[in-house]
Amino acid sequence: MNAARLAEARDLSVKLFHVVRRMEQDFEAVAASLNLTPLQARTLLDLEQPVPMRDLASTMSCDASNVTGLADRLERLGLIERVPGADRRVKLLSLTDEGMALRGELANRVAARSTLSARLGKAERVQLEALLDKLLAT
Amino acid sequence: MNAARLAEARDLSVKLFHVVRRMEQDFEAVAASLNLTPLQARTLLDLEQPVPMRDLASTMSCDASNVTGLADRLERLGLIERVPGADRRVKLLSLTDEGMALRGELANRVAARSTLSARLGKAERVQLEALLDKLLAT
DNA sequence: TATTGTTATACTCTATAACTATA
DNA sequence: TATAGTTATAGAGTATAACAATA
Repeated sequence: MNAARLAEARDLSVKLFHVVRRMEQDFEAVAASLNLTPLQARTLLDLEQPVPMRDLASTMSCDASNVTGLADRLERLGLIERVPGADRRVKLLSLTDEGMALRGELANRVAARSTLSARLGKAERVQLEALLDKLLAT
Repeated sequence: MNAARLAEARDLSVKLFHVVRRMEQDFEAVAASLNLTPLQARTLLDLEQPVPMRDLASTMSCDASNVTGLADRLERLGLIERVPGADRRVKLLSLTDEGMALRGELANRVAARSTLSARLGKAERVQLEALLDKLLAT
């Protein structure tokens, strides 16, 4: 019976979307507590080392044109700098000292509020990761 | 060690977001194959029975003002009708025959392409649901 | 007074295309 | 010629506020 299969698949999908939605809201709240938008916060976490703007666009799966404005705002906040790369077309985004300090605080708050580690034990997280890997296998 | 905890939580979060992103893309592709936007497709699936516009906004967690335009487009496509409710302030969105047929086809294609049921066996889906329930518990 | 649906409007996120400077 | 970053712009999706009809 096809309707039943759909209903079951939908049920599971809806729950999955809810979980992700909740995680996004948690992350948003943590970011806001440091006066950052979610996108800015995500960028700080991605900048453990200096990264070419193009690469950042690709790890965030967005168009390169979006990175310009994002970098502008973070630069204006004094959190990052554009530093020239070996190839002079390339600019690397690099955390300032202030940016690094903020990144550390952000990481602490994210870890402290993580729904995943708060609600699931180690064994369950391993189980979840196995399922996700299976879903992501090409 | 805090950095390690963060790294692990982030790793799992990133995978979870990737899975959801892939599911969204799959759904988007199915919707597009029937000339629907993802939002329109989702609405059709939500309209198994006639639903007040206000209720639809709440199940889609969006503002009520957005439902007007959504309903306009689906009505122009001949897929739904606005029917008056007992309370004459209320309008119910109700599938037309054409809308019902399209909803059926949509459901088939969603079920056929579901990453969740294609890649996970019954036991694994049960396992996943248990984990999601735990993450969603209030 | 409060609520439903509507309208006008604005803000965010994202993508496309044309431009510049390098390669 | 191809690529990195920039700029201008346009399209979704979503939210707020004011309004008419109804409760």
